[in-house]
Parts: sequence; C-alpha cells; structure tokens
Amino acid sequence: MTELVGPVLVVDDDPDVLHAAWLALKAETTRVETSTGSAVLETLLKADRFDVVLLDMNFALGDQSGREGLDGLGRIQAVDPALSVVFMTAYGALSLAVEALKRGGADFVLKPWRNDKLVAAVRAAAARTREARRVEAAFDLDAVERAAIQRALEHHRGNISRAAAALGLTRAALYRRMAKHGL
Amino acid sequence: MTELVGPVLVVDDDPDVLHAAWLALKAETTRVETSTGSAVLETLLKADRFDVVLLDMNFALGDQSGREGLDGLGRIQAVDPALSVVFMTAYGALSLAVEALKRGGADFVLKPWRNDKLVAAVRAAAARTREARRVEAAFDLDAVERAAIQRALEHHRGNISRAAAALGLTRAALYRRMAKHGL
DNA sequence: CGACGACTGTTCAAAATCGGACAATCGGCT
DNA sequence: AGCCGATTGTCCGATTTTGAACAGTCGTCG
Repeated sequence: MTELVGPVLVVDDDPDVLHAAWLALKAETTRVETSTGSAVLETLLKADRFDVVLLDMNFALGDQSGREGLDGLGRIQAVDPALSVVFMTAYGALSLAVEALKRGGADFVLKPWRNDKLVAAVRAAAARTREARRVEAAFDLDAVERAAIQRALEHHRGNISRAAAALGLTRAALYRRMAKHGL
Repeated sequence: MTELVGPVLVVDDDPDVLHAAWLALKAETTRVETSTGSAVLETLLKADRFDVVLLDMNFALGDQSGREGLDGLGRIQAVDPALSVVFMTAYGALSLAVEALKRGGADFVLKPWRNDKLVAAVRAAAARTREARRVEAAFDLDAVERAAIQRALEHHRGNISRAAAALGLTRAALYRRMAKHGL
C-alpha cells in the first residue's frame, strides 16, 4: 500500500527547476505548488497544509553559503515545526549539507537529479512530516482536552452534569469547552 | 500480595456496633474512624480520604425504611462519587438491599456479622473504590493536563519555550500552569 | 573579550473564563 | 394527571488567564 503524498511546495529561483520538479512529482502527489521566491513563504505555508517543502539552497547569485536556504528553513520551522524540508543544490559542499541536516532539514538532493531519487526523497520526507505531526498532536493541550472531554461524555452517556463532575469542571465550564471544540 | 486497606469510616448510632467494627477491622486497615451520627458526614469525608464507609441503614428509631441510610449514601456520593459504601443492617429486607445496591452501594452486611465476612466485604469495597478512583483520574482534566505538560517537558528536555510551543501555549501560560501543578 | 542569538522569568492592562443563580424541561413514580 | 428531583441551557458580575513586552542570563562563536 503506497500512501499518496500530500501537497508539495517547491521553491527555486529558476523556473526550469520548478518545471522539472513539477514533472517529476505531479503523478506522485496530490498537488504541487511552485514559487520562484522565498519572500511569500509564510503566506503560502499558512494557506495550505503541505507535506513537504523542496527548497533551493542558493538564491542570491554568487552567494553559495546557503544563507538564504537556511534562513528559509528557519522560517518554515517557525510556522510549522513538523513540516519536512528537502534541500536542492547544484553545489555539493559537505559542510553545507551537514549544517542543513543538523538544523532539521530532511534530505539533500543534488541538481540535476534523477526523478526516481527525487520522488523517493519526497516520499520519505512526507512520511517524516506525518510522523512528526502525529507526535505533535499527542502534546497539543487543546487536542488532549478535546479527547478527554469526548471520553468523559461517552463514559457518562451524554450526561453533561456527570461528565463535568468527572472532568473536574462546573457544568457551565463544560458547556464553554464543548462549544470551543465544536461538540 | 494482600493490599492493605486504607482508612475506613464507620457510622452507626450504636456505640457497641462501632466498637465491634473497630475490633474486626483494626488489624486489616490503616485506620478506623467511627462516628455515631451522620450529621457531620461531609466534614469527616473532606478531612480524610477514606477507602470505605460502613454505614448503618436505620438511624431513626422505629423507622426501618432505610431513608436515613440512603440519604447518607447520596451525601457521600455527592462528596466523593468513587468512595464505596457498605451498608449494615439488622433487618434483612430484600427490597431495601436492592434499592441500596441500585443506588450504588457496594455491599450489604447483616448485623450481627461474622468478622471474616465483614473484612472480606470491606476489602472488596476498598478495591472497588481504588478502581473507581483510577478510572476517575483518567477523566480529570487537571490530571490529564498535568500529564501532558510533563510529557512535553520531558520530550523537550526541560526547554520551556519548545514545550510551550508543542503544547500550543505561550511561554507565560506554560509557566502559570507549571506553577499551578507544582512543577 | 565582546557580540549575538536563544532562553528565562516576571509584569500588567485587556480579554476570556469562571461559577452561582435562574427558569425551563425532562423522567420517573404514585 | 400531578409531583418532585435531576438535568439542562443561559446570564452576568467577579475572578482568572492571557500574551506582548521587558530586562536579565546563559552558551557559543569570531
């Protein structure tokens, strides 16, 4: 059973790269979004729930430090810490790759790539994102509270008063929280 | 491995009954508290965390309806729904026993009792209380929140900022909740 | 060293939540 | 039907929580 990869965002200053990535991924994913600049990164991330971001390391011409790419990684992590980022680069500097992975990058592919390699990297990154989201959800207090309330309501067969008492809330408080969680 | 039964509260209007219960239970439990009246029930229950309450059914002389005992049960359940109540009575009216158990009484012993029967009933009731408390704890929102916070803190190795983000809180909010839970 | 980024701990006015109270409704029992 | 206790849904002034801001600390790197 091959899980279908969700939306993928590809960011590179070269339109040819974007097109090549689109060709390679369109059959493997639910959707491929492309962007030539990292300026609107936050906007794009908030608009969609991507499974993977494919990010170019070198935006500034003549600057091969990867500053721009690492900065993008940080900004992505700030918006969605669970989202995996796969770097693309034409320069195979080892120290850069090490730094990128240490900071939480998922993988590193060299341009030009072999399509099957790219697909494999994106698949793995998507799986990583899903696992991270799964772990994250177990911590989110809102989700935990919602689950506890649902358990309590089920255990007391919809009796609000008893459920509230079991949860350690007043009835009014339980009403508020149920409304908040859409129950 | 025989678990030691925790504090037991015995309520009966007859001091002889209280003494007999004390003799039967003192070796089997951590503590036996006795009271001749049900008036101060709430006060006693709030002062200690009992494992079992032994409650007489007939307080009002000439009244064998068990009204007084059933009322006591209700008041106990209002304070601590998980606490098991064992009824004592000299009159073996079936309908009364059925009513008492339907309302959540744990057991029913006839006076005069055989000490080993009483001890067995108290042991079972104590186990019932502990199980009910265990189930209850799984619903209590404060306990659930506390556990989630501890998990998050451990997972992020004490890093408050990251733990707060994972929990979906601001740092300040996490500080407040940690203080509230004594962490 | 000195600068920098990340993290900490606390403050305070604004905003959300609290819970006791109320009238209405439900469900069982005579 | 009529009664009574339990439950429900909502209200509102009192209380608590919130989060942006700030100053201080820690660790790292040039």
